[in-house]
Amino acid sequence: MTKKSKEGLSVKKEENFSEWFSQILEKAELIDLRLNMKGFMVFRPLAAMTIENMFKLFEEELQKKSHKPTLMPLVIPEANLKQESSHVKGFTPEVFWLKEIGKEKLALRPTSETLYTPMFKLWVRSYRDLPLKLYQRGSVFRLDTKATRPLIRTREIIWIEAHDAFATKAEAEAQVQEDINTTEKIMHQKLGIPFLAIKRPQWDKFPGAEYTVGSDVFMPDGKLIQQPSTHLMGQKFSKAFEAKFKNIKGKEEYLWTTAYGPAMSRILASIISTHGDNQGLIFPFCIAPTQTIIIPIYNAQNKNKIIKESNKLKEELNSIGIRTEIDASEKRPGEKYHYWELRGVPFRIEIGEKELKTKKVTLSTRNIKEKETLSIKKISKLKELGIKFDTQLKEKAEKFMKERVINSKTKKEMINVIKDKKVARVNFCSTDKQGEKCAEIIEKEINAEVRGTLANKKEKATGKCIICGKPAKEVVYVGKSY
RNA sequence: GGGGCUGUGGGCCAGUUUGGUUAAGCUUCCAGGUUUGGGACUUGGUGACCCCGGUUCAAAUCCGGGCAGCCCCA
Repeated sequence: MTKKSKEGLSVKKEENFSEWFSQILEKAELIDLRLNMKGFMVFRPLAAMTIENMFKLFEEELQKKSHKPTLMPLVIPEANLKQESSHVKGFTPEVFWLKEIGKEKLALRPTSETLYTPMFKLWVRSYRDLPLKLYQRGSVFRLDTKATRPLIRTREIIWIEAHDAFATKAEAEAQVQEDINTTEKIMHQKLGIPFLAIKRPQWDKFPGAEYTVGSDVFMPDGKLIQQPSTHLMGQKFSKAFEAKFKNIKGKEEYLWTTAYGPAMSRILASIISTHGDNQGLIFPFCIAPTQTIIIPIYNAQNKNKIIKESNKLKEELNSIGIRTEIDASEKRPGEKYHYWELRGVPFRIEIGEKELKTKKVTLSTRNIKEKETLSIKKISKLKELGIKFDTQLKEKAEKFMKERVINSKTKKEMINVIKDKKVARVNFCSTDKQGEKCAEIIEKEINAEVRGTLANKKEKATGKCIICGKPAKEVVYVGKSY
């Protein structure tokens, strides 16, 4: 059963996560790094199809929440990019510049506020045009100076960015909460990745934002990875671009804007590492490119008959919306099992002589070991089983996260929590400027980060700051991160 | 940001210390045969020294630079 494989994974997830992650990317044929460009990669069909399915989930949800799609240029004129001062400071060191064209240099867009805001200025005249909620899917480019890692830290980010404009600050802040809800609905409820919605400290916000809310997700090695973030831009960009509207009294005001950015490539990294096991990938049923694989088991005599039955079953499953394929290759069944398990297919159906006689197929579910039988008549039950499958993945991930957030009352306790590869929940002086020094101490001494405060729930601090001893204003989460 | 290690067929790797014959092995792949209920066996075949420059009669091997990857520290 656990015979050492030739093409399977040669390390265990819990023993050497980073090697496990590299192997799974290559061996499951998700991505290929052999174009040898730092920070860039080739997405192979399995990854591309999964990402496409994730795009659909997010876009459907955004559209439900009144967003409309747009497509913006891949390039930004230098003048636009430099319009908002803190944005310039934050992003220009990371810009890929294109050769001067005419008078102007062009940047490969690192994010698109400086494309959307000038268009808001043209599209919005009065409060009646608001709110304006737009998004695009596509790539942005950031010349990351740190070490890059496949899917996790890349120079090309494949994502959706939503850019919204409102008449009031209250509506913009409500949008930030709506974005958190979108992350909850898709990333957590659908894809089974739980997260902490965390308002970042002032020193760690998006360049140009009033504040930033990130979603922190646990990796198996205990480090946090930031998943979709949402930003209250306030009036910073609208002021920089003179994007105004007339209010109900006819008076001109600046727009209030927000931005939300779920990165598909990064979320894929979390899906792989959260759900995967030592056999390989486990994709949630809702996004698995192949949801069910049929393995016909035959010999020279009964081959035609069994393939025919397999095809019939495949047609039936496809007709009820279950993405199904048949592996009719000449490999032996055992090899096929390993192959499709490595690639994360939720359900496997075996059909051979036995199944034809009993009119029941053998069903194997990717996340459990026992096989069961399922009457061919009741094959549509797979739909419910798929939902159950996703629920199981989600619950397992939730348990993992819950066990990893630990209250710490003293600095010593916090140090131990971090050493134990967990996240410490501590009382802290402040996430405004005054607290930055305490955060720097934590970073220097413990090599961990103050991630921020919960954004969707008020937590009352008690007692003193864990570092400086001044009265604590906030409860913050401290952990290592990618 | 600082330091270290590595780069050989599609994948894993031997050979590099001490430069010298036809660059070995496993796996994949291709063709044939026997097989097919948890990674089959067999015969034959294809396929490689990261890039640029230097040293030398001679470079996978030594030197410099580039590119890429991995690890450790901040």
